[in-house]
Amino acid sequence: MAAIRVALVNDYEVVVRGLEAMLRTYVDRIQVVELDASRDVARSVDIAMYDTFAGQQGDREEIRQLISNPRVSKVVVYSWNLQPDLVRGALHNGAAGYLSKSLPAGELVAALEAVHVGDEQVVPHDPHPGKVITGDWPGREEGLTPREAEVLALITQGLNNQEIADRTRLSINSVKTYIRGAYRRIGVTTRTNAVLWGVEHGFHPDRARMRPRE
Amino acid sequence: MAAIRVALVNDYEVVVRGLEAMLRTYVDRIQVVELDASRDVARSVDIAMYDTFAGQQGDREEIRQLISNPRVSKVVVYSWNLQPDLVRGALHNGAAGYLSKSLPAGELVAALEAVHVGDEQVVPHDPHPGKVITGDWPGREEGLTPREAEVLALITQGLNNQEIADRTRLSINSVKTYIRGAYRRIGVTTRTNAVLWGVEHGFHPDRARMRPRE
DNA sequence: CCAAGTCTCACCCTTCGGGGTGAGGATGTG
DNA sequence: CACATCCTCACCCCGAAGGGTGAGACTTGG
Repeated sequence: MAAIRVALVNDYEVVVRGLEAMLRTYVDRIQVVELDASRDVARSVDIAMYDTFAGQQGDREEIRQLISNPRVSKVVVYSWNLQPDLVRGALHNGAAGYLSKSLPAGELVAALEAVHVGDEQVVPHDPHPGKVITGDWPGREEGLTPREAEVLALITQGLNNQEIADRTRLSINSVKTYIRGAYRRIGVTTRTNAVLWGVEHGFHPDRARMRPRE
Repeated sequence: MAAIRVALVNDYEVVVRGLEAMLRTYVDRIQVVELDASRDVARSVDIAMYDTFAGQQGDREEIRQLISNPRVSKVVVYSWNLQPDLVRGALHNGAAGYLSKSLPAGELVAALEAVHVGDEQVVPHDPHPGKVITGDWPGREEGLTPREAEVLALITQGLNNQEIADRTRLSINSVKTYIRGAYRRIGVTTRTNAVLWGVEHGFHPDRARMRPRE
């Protein structure tokens, strides 16, 4: 059987590197062909792994968009956050599975294969139940609210305020409000320094991405 | 003999990591007590290693300032660029030595010790003569001029235009001119994306710096 | 010598970012 | 319930960033 082609959408360097390392020994079964945080999936893939950012509302819409993408066969959510209502919501919106980031490599590969061949929705049980609820998203320790962390992450990806507003479906005024709050908490006053803070705290997506092998 | 205390001033992550690794096996003879790109030397050191940025004019002044710093006993230049006039200029301005970045660890340590104990100016011969002239500074391949690369590096360190002007002793208008040029060449239109470009191309100094051991 | 490129600076203009304030609604905790 | 904390948005203001143009001085290579 040919290897399953997987894209990782919307994630941070920490995760990207981890996934890359985890799947390196399974290249014959899984190929991560695209890693990109800022753009859509460009080449056709069997499964798109979507990283929901701290379970924001905007995710629902993004998941739907991914599913309607003709280049994507199936979409799974790949997240730390396993709260039941989030899982239900994602599956209800058409996700083919909901995979925990705490899954070891073997189980992750198995789950992806199950998603690929089967019609059932795949939700492996959490190997560390109740363990990863805290430390949910980068910046939690600094007291960033989920929204603040989200806009910070988007800033670290190089978006301007209007683009952030579009992406999050917020008004630009709200975006500014969150940015102000985030700056106060992380102790910066300029966007430049916010970006640097983000880079140093794992918000930086892998832009120098893996070159896909055809 | 107590270990020589060394500070590395004004350098990029690539170099910082390299130096750290190189000197790790010589901790009993050399201690790198401070690594910082943006600030002055804070604690007293025996030798400050100064990285001249592509041999800019501003360097002369900065070297003089370092030498006049009461917390710094001696200053050496640590650079890829070994052009004779630059070496002469640095030594003339009071540098106690001019060390090539292509020096292997052993010779580097020896050179630093020679600087520390002796009165002579130490200029080890280049182990790779004529080899490292190109690839001089990050961004050379992209066609950035030295000045453009310099302001980009300062942007990547979080400075605003006025601070860059102060640091480089340029007018703020010139700074803006170089920034425009740099943006054009690297293909960005915002400071945020310039910072991200810089981070991905080795301009990012080690801000999470080594904690000095007393 | 001329052309190209760089370095330096000034002036103008527009947009964007950053900060302050106020305010309503939702949610959750003592 | 009262209080705190978010989330959301609007309005105003100012300074910084970004972009265009022009121009003189200097260096270097053909």
